[in-house]
Amino acid sequence: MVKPVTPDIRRTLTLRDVSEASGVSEMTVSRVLRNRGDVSETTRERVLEAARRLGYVPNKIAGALASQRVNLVGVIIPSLSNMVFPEVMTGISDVLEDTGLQPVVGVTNYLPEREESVIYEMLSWRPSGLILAGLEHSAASQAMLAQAGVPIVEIMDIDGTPVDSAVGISHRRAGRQMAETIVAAGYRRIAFLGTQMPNDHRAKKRLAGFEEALGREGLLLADREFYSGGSALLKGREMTEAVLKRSPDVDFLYYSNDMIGAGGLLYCLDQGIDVPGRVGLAGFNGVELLDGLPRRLATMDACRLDIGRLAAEIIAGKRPDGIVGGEIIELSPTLQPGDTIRKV
Amino acid sequence: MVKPVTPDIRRTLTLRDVSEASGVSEMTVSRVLRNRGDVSETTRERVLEAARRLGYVPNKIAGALASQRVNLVGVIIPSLSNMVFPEVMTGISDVLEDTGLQPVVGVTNYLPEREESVIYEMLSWRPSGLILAGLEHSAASQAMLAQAGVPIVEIMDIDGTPVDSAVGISHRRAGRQMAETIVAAGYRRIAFLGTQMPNDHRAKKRLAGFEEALGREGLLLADREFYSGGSALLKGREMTEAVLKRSPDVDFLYYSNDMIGAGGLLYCLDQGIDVPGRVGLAGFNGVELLDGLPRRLATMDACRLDIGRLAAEIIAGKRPDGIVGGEIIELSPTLQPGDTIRKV
DNA sequence: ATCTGCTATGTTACCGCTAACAGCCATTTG
DNA sequence: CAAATGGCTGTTAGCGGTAACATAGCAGAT
Repeated sequence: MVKPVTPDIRRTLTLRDVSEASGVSEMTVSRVLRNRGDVSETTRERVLEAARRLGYVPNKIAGALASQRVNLVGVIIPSLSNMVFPEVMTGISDVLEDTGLQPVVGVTNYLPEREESVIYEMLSWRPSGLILAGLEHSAASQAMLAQAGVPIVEIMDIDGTPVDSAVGISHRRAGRQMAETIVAAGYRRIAFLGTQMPNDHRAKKRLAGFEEALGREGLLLADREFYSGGSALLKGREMTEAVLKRSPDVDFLYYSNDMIGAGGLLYCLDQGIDVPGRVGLAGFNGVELLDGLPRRLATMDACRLDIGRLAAEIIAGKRPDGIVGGEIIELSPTLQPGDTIRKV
Repeated sequence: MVKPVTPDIRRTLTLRDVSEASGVSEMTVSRVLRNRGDVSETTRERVLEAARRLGYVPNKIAGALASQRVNLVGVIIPSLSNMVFPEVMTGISDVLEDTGLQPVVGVTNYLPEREESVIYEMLSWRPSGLILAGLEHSAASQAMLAQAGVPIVEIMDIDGTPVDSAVGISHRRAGRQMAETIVAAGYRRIAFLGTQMPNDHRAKKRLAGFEEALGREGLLLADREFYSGGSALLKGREMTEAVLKRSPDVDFLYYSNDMIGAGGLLYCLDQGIDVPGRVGLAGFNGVELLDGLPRRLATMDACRLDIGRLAAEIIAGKRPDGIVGGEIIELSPTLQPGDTIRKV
């Protein structure tokens, strides 16, 4: 009862083709291909054989419309070239892998209006959930998220009010903690070097926390320098040179990320500057790159893998004890002192 | 004629809701929201106002099924943490941005069976096109791609036979060219350091081309070292140390990528080894990171941005003069000699 | 022999939207 | 003034699947 394949006229195949080729109803084919419901072993094999032979690929568009179920999870991040988001993605993929859910990535380039349109686009595919970086969104974005009717997880940051769930660290606290460590190590003339990104709220919060903790010790930032665009490593060098020339008495450089910190470290070593004696250095993120540097930059791990994992677990409904939504998970970043802060 | 909104019972909204709220047919609403067909200015505004007020987000699943058009382009790459693919993505996004097409990323981790399932998954969403890295795929993957009935662009590599179109460089030739340059500069005891990845076909082709060109000069690789996993920068250091200890007479180190090359460079500088006098170094890719290093590593730009751009143009039907498919575009990587090869 | 309960398969009615076409009205045209 | 035109809006029939229910066998219980 096996109809011959006619490979000449190339319409795209449907369930009906497989159904005719295998001599059972479309419904039965559908059941076989989804492993759902009882199908006898013989028909199952006949159907699978026919599907394979024809090269049938199910149409998820139609399936999703009919079943009102979409196995996609939207992931909205500011940038891919950041080193930090690929690792978050890894955590997400790890967890989703065995749930049948699939991540779909959208990139905003730190632009709120881009974010808005990416959210709109994503929601128009009716995904099973949305993971997005940050707690700061435009009013329109907030409204869409609140209306979406699917789990929303805001990641990276927890200093604020999430729409639904949140997983991240307190960047404010991270900044404070770093400041306390630096001051405890005896540094007093401290400069900040960071990105000139009006929409990098997390870097801003770290700086705010940092200055707050300095303030408690009666200190002010001795200098500050911002950059935008270009190679982070190179910019780190340039900014470091600029700051050290402008403020020769500075004894600590706090960088908003590890890449520019690494550039600063390389610059100091090149110049024969005593690190951490003459100046101390610290970055943020705990990127793998640092392992290969001549000296280990002090940094703070942002728990990126765990953030990804936990966010995915929330979407996948894998959180323990039937926690449903509106969960806020604060992770504790660990400070890695490395070799660029004086030992007390 | 504006019906009141009932925000209490949260069904997900459909065209019908907007239609009722604005007093026109669903079809007219659809036309307004897609900017298609003639609609009077007054109804257009009334509809838009209602849609905004309700917070309506169209259901693309239904739209795609009805119109048989999907504005998604699948992009399948081996890894996100590679530095190289984010840049390809940037090129793709740049071009797709103003075409209404949207990239959807899938990651294979260099596993053919993962690739197979990602291709299947992607095709089941009936995208407008597929961009995927490399020319080597399983038989099943090849079959699916050939059947897909949409433009397929294989990127990065052109040493082989594409299913449809291809955009990339010849890695074999890139390897040859680097070997010729190195030999011309007077180096004779040359070692290769690379990743232990059975499925990184492009690195393999570079090495093959490299050895071929060495062979023509009557040379053989003096040593070789492979690694897998871990921080590439750190591994670069370790491998370099291992090779230089094992084969002290080696005078050139060719790395399969810039990250391990950068690690090697840092190691040599640490050890006070004369670069490029005592040993020369070269990597591959032209990553931005190198700009910040104390010395510029010799490398070869892989044209990643252009590859992304051209691939997207093929999918978007933007290629000049009505070229339709089956196009093979070979780009020429430029050799950047940097400061780690002796000047002749 | 009839009834029950199960397994394996088929039938029907959508899912939410859009292509294609049909209709209506106000203008313009011959 | 009837017919043609063109701008705007509505109606109908799917797109390719799946949920829910219906049905056909068939074994074992009564």
